[in-house]
Amino acid sequence: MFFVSSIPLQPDVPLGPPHERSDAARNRERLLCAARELVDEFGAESLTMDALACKANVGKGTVFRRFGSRAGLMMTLLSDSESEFQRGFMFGPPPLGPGAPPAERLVAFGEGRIYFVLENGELLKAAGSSAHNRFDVPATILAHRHIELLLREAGVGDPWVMAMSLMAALDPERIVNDVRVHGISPKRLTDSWSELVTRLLRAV
Amino acid sequence: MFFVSSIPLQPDVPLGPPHERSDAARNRERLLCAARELVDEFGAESLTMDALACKANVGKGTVFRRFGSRAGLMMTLLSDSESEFQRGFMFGPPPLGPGAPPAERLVAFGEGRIYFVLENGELLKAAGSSAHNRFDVPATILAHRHIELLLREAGVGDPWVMAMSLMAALDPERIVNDVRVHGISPKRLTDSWSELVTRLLRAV
DNA sequence: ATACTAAACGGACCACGGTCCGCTTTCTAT
DNA sequence: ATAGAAAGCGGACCGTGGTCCGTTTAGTAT
Repeated sequence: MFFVSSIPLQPDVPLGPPHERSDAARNRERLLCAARELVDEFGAESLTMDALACKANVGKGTVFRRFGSRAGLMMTLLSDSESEFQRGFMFGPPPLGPGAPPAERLVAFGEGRIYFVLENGELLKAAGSSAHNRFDVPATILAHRHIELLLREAGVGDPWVMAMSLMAALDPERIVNDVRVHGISPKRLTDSWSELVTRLLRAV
Repeated sequence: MFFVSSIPLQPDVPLGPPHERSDAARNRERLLCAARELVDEFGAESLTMDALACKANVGKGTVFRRFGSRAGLMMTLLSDSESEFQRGFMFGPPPLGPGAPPAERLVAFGEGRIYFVLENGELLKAAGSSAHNRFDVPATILAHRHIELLLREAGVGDPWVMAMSLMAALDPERIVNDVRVHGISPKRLTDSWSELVTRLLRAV
């Protein structure tokens, strides 16, 4: 369903499956282009698949053939910035990347994630509201695994479940809701995350 | 939108607004009855508003007039057990109710909530997936305030935001997903919650 | 009883995500 | 160049949540 690997190996232009037909490539390009325009102009929330198909001069079926679902489209739209963020915490410099102690890396991860969400909130929300399962999605799984690893390194019992709990605190919908509806400042969010993680991991 | 107060003052039967017309009352009864049957038989997920209207011999408009939305209907269906749970943590015996130290109350709250979610998962999920904002809903707000209070009592900085983070860890969709998709046992969930809260609140 | 009013009703209607399937286009093998 | 196969295409179609508005009905005032 997702033709673009989460972490592109080399290419600067997203590639489809090997030997993608030329018309398919052309249409994907048109669709992505139209989608970006629509998102820029009206926001991700109000993008409808019909409108997109229409704007791209393409049949509706084609849109779904390309992206599988509205959520899939949004993920594709996100994949560039998401990959960048992923590179940051996997290969980048400490404290976000490897080299710092787990607690510091976790704090940095949360802060990075919160700002990432605040920048891409609409897309993330739209990407996470499909018929099903905003959880079992490549980017989310990767982030979860990252946190799980750090927690294990820090000696937390049941890192898998704990990672889920921490991920929940970074849920895009929640963060956006806190900021937009309740007027919570980003700083309060990152500070609170920092306190949470620090208290959770501090030695007895 | 929600005619049934979260914590009924006296009546054993849900009441509408004062001076509700008799036909309205009759229809609500019919609808609730039909809804419970449909949920029992086919599960909350597959309940459609058309089917409900049809089964209750009522126009579709009436369903929406009564409950506002599908989510509203689900909340009404939940309100009894939800009220019971609420009474538990507000007025019940410790450690869930008042009288125990905050950390213990929080642990108890989470455990209670997790089991509550596991019993009413489908309804809760359905209640939380509306057009908007599964957050700003009476029951959720109340739970948040409860956690916030306990956190403040325990001396946590920014209890409001921290309460949000902890609430997130108890999100029905996430819990149900962990259990149903990943086969996590309830015990692992409650243990992890307990560890989270204990570590978070333990003295330095 | 009658007339009046506001609430409630019902179902046609809409928007949107998603599916289906007969037709068209591209690629490949010859 | 040509033919056959497979991938792609498009838009009619469907299910579902939610809205609208002309009609009906319960309560009330006389």
